Amino acid sequence: MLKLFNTLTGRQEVFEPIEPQNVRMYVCGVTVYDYCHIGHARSALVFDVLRRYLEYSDYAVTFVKNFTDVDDKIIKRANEQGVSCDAVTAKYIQAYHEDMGKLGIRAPTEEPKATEHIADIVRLTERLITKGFAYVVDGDVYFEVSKYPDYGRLSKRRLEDLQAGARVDVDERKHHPMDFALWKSSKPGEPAWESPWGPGRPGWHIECSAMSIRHLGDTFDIHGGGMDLIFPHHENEIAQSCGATGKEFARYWVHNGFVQINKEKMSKSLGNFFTIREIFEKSEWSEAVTGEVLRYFLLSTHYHGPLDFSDQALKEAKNALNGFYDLFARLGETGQGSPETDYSLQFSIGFTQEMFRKGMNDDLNTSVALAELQQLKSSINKLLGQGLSTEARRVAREEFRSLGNCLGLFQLDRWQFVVPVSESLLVNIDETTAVPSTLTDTDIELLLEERKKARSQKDFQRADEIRKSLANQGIIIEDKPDGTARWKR
RNA sequence: GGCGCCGUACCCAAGUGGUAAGGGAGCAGUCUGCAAAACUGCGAUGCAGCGGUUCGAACCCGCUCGGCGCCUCCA
Repeated sequence: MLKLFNTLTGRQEVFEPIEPQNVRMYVCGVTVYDYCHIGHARSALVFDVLRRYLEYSDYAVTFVKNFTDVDDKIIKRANEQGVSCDAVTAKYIQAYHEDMGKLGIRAPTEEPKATEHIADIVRLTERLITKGFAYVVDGDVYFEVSKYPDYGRLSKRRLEDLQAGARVDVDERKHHPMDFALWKSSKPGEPAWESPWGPGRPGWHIECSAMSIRHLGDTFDIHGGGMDLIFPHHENEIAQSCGATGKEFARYWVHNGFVQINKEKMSKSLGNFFTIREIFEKSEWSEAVTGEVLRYFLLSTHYHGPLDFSDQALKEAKNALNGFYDLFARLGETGQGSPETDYSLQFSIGFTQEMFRKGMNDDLNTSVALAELQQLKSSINKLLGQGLSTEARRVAREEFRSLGNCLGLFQLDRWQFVVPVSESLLVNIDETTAVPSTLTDTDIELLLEERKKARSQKDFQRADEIRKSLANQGIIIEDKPDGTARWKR
């Protein structure tokens, strides 16, 4: 039974979807005016894992993640670059898809855009005016927070407390300083749509209400996003949606913690952020490996807490992953087993499945889930020492694929961590890092054949020469007891 | 001023009342022509500090110290 920490109630709760077999989930995506940083990656990954785990637990999942493609920052960026807003959003939506693809984040069921839901937004705004939750001033429409008694329920704030700390200039036309825009009249040159209140564009929060209701219905199961969205974004979404429909909105509110640099929040204003593509470009590892390392790193901590990003942390994740893929290489080889080891393997797998689920069920505790997979790795390494049949090895590898799939890990056929030559031509590699190998797999096999001969003739000098020259190109040889060798880049 | 989070070994990190998971790094050993991998062993008598509750506390309560977040666009 999955338990999730619900921001709305401040407690862990047993997750029960409205429809027994189908989960409806909405996650706030990004405003597309710039490249995504690791903080965005974490958020996307957390909900990707939640979705994967729900599917592993036999639910069908309808997963909606939006793009905010109309916003002040987009307009500003378009003006700076002297291009249209559409050009800006198209560019960064494509970049988003590329980045998420490299991270192995699966595409949502739907990826609605705000600009494609203007009619829904206008209708929703009209409903709020009709119901007395909103008022019109000079072509702008504002939501009146004092008309919504539960305002502050999600973020655990009272209106009075909010006022005390308000750091924004108060717009005199608003009835209350915390009232927020549903519809903004447009200035010349800004994107605009016709509306009953004149040409304008949606406010900051209404789009998510409109899109989630459109794609998931008035009431749905899970609404997610980063911690910083709790207030005001999600608070306002609740006010708008519940105000308009009179029904419950999302039932479980899930928020992920921040990625930090030296214990400080990663953010644009502090200038201490790393974009996802920057990490891939600077990485000395292949793209697939870098993606998986990033995933492993981001999942090493529980999603709710802060997570400090550093080079060292990435290396530790990489080293931890090496152990798994070294094991997988051995599991790919043939071997002899026994009824005893087969039984032990089955037992270990069963135990791991149970503990893995227990960890994941506990508010998606990926640290525990990873620890259980480490234990299984260790058990299987021991069994390998005693002998495991080819079939047992296949079963073991499949289990890692299956459990790993919940986390998006362990799906690679080969752990090729040195950048192969074809990729290195496209990537700007730091001169000081390992020289990429120009050898093809066949070249390597031939050299290994020669080395095998040399070894059998006790020509260890020649054997070591070959090992050394391969090592210089980032290729590591591991001798097996039968005289053959396995290798990895 | 209001709301909230965090402080566990060299590093990362679980554990929220029953006597400290896991990983990385390190050291020692087994195996090996060498190497790598793997395996074995070592590693916090203690969980920021001080008090309190309890048969029993890293976990509950209080205070103190230190770090951070939100209240403004932000994953």
